[in-house]
Amino acid sequence: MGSAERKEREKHEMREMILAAAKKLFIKEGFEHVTIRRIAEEIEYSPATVYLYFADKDTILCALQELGFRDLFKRQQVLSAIKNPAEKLRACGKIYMNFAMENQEWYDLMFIMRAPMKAFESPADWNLGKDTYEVLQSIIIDCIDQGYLKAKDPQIACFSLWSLMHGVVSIFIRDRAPMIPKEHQEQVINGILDFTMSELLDK
Amino acid sequence: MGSAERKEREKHEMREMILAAAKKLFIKEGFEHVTIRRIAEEIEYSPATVYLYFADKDTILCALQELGFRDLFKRQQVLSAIKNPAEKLRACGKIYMNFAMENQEWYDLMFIMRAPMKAFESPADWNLGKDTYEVLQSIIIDCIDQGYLKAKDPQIACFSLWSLMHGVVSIFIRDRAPMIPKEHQEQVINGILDFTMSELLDK
DNA sequence: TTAGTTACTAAACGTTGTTCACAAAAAAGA
DNA sequence: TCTTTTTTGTGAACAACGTTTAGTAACTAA
Repeated sequence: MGSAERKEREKHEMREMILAAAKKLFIKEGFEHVTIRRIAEEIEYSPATVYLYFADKDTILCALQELGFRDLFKRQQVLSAIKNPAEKLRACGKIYMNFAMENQEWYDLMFIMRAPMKAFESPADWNLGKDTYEVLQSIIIDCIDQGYLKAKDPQIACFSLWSLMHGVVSIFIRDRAPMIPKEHQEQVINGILDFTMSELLDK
Repeated sequence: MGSAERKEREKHEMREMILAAAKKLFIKEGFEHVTIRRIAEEIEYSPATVYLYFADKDTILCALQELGFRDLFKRQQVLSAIKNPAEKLRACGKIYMNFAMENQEWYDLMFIMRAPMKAFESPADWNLGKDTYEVLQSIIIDCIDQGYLKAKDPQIACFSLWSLMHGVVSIFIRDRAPMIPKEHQEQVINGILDFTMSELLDK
């Protein structure tokens, strides 16, 4: 009877193996090489076995997405060392866009790709992104409270700034800015941060 | 010998047929139903025939993309009736985001999807998007010249505003904003326009 | 009429994600 | 211990996809 919990442990370990294989393929060979067959090959089981532990491919991608959110959230932690809300806001934007440009495929998976979202049953499963979003949210509220930002609606301000950052990096990642050569992308990102901060903030 | 030009005309007509079929499928059944096999079925030829007129699927999608850019550019024409640059800027943003939200799959094809970009040989083939981008560009220059906007670099200002608009709609289109229910999306878009205009413009 | 070019297609290739009938192994019950 | 049941894993297949190739049919030119 006590074997029930061992079974569950083994099941969990197998799931971890599959995710580890998927992650390895994702990092080493890129998204398009993350196929059920390659994952199966990697863990030395048959493709059909994968389906005993995950409903479908999207569910696996969804789990990978979670790892990305954890990484991003981790990077945001350094923000707590910055006291000035305006500086903090700038640093937050910088961290976000750096993450995106340094891990373009992860960012793509997290914020652009269709696939992993199909696995989202309800908006309740948003705990991942929620944490990272709330970091920005609280910074903006601080900015408003301390008079750096004169926005009426903090929610709109927050969503606007997120949209701006997402817009920039997703245009680059999906190659929609031929007017900006690759080697200038980073300085454009800095230029946009400067522009936003100087146009937006009062002090 | 005079049949040479007839041949070419027939070749052109066939290409048009294929594009028309692709467009029809795209509009009526959505992107994922635009397959070479379905296109072939639609024009009553075999799949292999399609490859006599187009190098690959991406080239076809690229041509569809062009139609989208034409539509967007056409919508922008009403802007010439607006004289005040600030009003014009707002209207431009509204037109852009309305286009995106009303034709989500077209917008996706134009600005998000990976596929059609692979067919772009060189950044020189950007004439399509260039026209629509220059509309925004000239409005912003007018805003700066007439003192509505105090940006140092118009290029950065232009790219920032495009990024903002693209960011908003692409977050919605790719379902990354579970904190905003679908029925609120339009008012958020208006809120962002208000926020941007009031924070950015001086008069 | 014949030789040569062009237009077209059936069939196949190599991929996907996914399912299912079945075998092997492990666990539970007698 | 022997038998029954449940779990765990797989080979083979299905239905799609984009694409290629070998070969046929039709038109063109001499």
